[in-house]
Amino acid sequence: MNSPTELRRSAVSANRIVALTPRSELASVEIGLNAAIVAVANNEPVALIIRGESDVAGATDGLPFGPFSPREHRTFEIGLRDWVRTQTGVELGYAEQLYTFGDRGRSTDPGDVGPRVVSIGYLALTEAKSSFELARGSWNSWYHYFPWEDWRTGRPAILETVIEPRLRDWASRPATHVSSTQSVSRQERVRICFGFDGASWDEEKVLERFELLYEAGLVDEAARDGRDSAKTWQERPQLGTPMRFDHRRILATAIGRVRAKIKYRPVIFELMPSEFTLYELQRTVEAILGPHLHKQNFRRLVEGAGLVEPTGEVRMRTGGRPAKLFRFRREVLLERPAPGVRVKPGKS
Amino acid sequence: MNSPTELRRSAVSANRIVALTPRSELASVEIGLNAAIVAVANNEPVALIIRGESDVAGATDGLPFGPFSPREHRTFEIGLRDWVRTQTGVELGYAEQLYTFGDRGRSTDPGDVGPRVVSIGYLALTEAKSSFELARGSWNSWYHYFPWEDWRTGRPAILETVIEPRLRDWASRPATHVSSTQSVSRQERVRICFGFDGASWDEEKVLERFELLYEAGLVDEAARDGRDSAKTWQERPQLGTPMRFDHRRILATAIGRVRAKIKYRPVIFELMPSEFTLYELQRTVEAILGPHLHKQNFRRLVEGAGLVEPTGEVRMRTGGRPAKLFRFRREVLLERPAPGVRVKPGKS
DNA sequence: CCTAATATACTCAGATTGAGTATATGATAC
DNA sequence: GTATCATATACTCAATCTGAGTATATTAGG
Repeated sequence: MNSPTELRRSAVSANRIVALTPRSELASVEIGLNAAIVAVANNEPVALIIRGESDVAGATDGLPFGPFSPREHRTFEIGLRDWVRTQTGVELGYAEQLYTFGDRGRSTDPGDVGPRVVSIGYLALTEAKSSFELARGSWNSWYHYFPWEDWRTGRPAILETVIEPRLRDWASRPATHVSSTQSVSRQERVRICFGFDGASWDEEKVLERFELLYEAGLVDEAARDGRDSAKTWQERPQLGTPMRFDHRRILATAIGRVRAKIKYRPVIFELMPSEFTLYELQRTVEAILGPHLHKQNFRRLVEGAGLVEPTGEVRMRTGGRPAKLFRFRREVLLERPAPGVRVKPGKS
Repeated sequence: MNSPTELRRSAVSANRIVALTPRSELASVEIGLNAAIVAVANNEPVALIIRGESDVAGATDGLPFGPFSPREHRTFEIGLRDWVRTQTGVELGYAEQLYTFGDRGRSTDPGDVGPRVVSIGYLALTEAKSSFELARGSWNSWYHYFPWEDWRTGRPAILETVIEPRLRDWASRPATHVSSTQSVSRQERVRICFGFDGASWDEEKVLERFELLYEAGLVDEAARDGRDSAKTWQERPQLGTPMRFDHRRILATAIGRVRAKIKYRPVIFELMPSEFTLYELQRTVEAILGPHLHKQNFRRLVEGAGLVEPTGEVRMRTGGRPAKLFRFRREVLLERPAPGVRVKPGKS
């Protein structure tokens, strides 16, 4: 009944519509660029953290950020690189936009008045080597802020001891605001996000887990922003180190994105030196993803996918047989539509 | 050498850093919310298009958009839903943020002065049924704007006849600005994006293809924004219908995102009525992705993944044997970490 | 009731994957 | 210098998944 021709006709009938939004109606806000700069140092995934003065809740850690100045910078990314360079001395390599955050009630301002700050979050990946020539800031393990995400030595105890009981308690209470978009129950969200009751742990759901803890008032940021559940809760345990503004949320988004992205884009090599052994590569992947991978299959995977090529040299003193050195095989970008380390969690 | 302890110590030494960005330094811009509202009507993927007055280059079509007003709306999404409702009468269901665009030189303003408009693009999916109660706007096929993306009847001729020769010509000329981030040659980018010389066609690279055509000055928007190549090119063919502002770029982002997302999230069901046959589902997937899928395997896939369940009823008058009706099986969300229609392009 | 058209079921070979065993080789202790 | 250790690398094998096909069921229409 709705043929393309008819579609076209109804398009014509809507012809009278003119410009919908006169410029003057647009409300003005300020834009902040935030960078989650990620590296892996000694098998520890780290992010570049800036210390600032503590906010109302005592949080001092934050991501590098700066204002976006339309006058100076042609694009967000140029602005971001500029800012990071001057602030930290780090020259960004790979960078991608993550998300634009603009919720009210997430800034430190109590009132609703005044211009709103909108945060555009970026993810940047860099090799850890440049780590210690930092002008400002330091590389901190990201599991410092998200201890429940660290599965490198098995399921983190904090899940059992703290998170599970608290979240179950929260889930058993009725939601205060009935959100129309929220079709799944609290119980089910908790189960899916945190892998309780035999549900599987999805290492990519970093943001969902953080948001859930936030909603449940279990992270300090929630208390600062004055969420109900946070107020009524007296002895709230500290789940990870809090960050200023909504930076922990941005970092959570970044971690989730990296974890997803290395599976279909060869971004893992942004974190590696130019030459590496396959086991070093595996350890880096594991630092990002968490669980241990099957060594032999990992090798088969990356070699078979044409992601790497041997340099011809070997690394001695590995504690055993010398390991061949490899480099990233750039040509893979031209051969496969979505090259990445397509790993699934497995055994060691 | 870089132990976690050392990491911690260098963090302490950076302690003196205070708030990096006084509020007053943030430059002010205006935020526009843009929605790519996608549906599938009669196996044709469509987007909700608003006609406005033509811009300098004669483009009239655009996406619904409106200003983000911090005073009125707690979140971007609430603001967006509000705007779309009042403008078009459509009540949005599923919506997700796509990307925030802020390049200079992409607005219709020639100068650099004045507040910049930053566009936050959203993707919304809706069932086609509500299509023709539109207050404003119309549903137009998205292939109207991207004819080279329509592979439903084989490789589009426009690729051979127009795009390939033009792009090869452009690629053979040296790049004017040497971008540091651009490590791949023009030739290789063209090859990968458009699948020339035996490279495979990746249906998700919609934005990359559009950006390449833009860079090469082959879409009208490029001429409007005054790109070199566009100026020097005399008889530029019109590749798809141009759109106002940077809306075609936002729509390209949306198409790429939907195409990627249906593979790992059950968002395809946002586009379907509550009951459907498996073939109707397949046709909808094909409308989004392009190439035809193997019918028997498609059935095995969606049933095997537990994405659907039979309602017990059948649809008669299909032109042959009656087809069982199915509905989306919501429980799949609770069972699998990333449920989606994991199809790969195949034969019919 | 025969034919066309579609829906659904079943088959099968090849590729991929998870998980294991076997072998190679430098470092180190004695 | 050689036995032992630790790691790297190679190979195996069954289970599963995937692409692609053939076969059968069921309606509509003459």
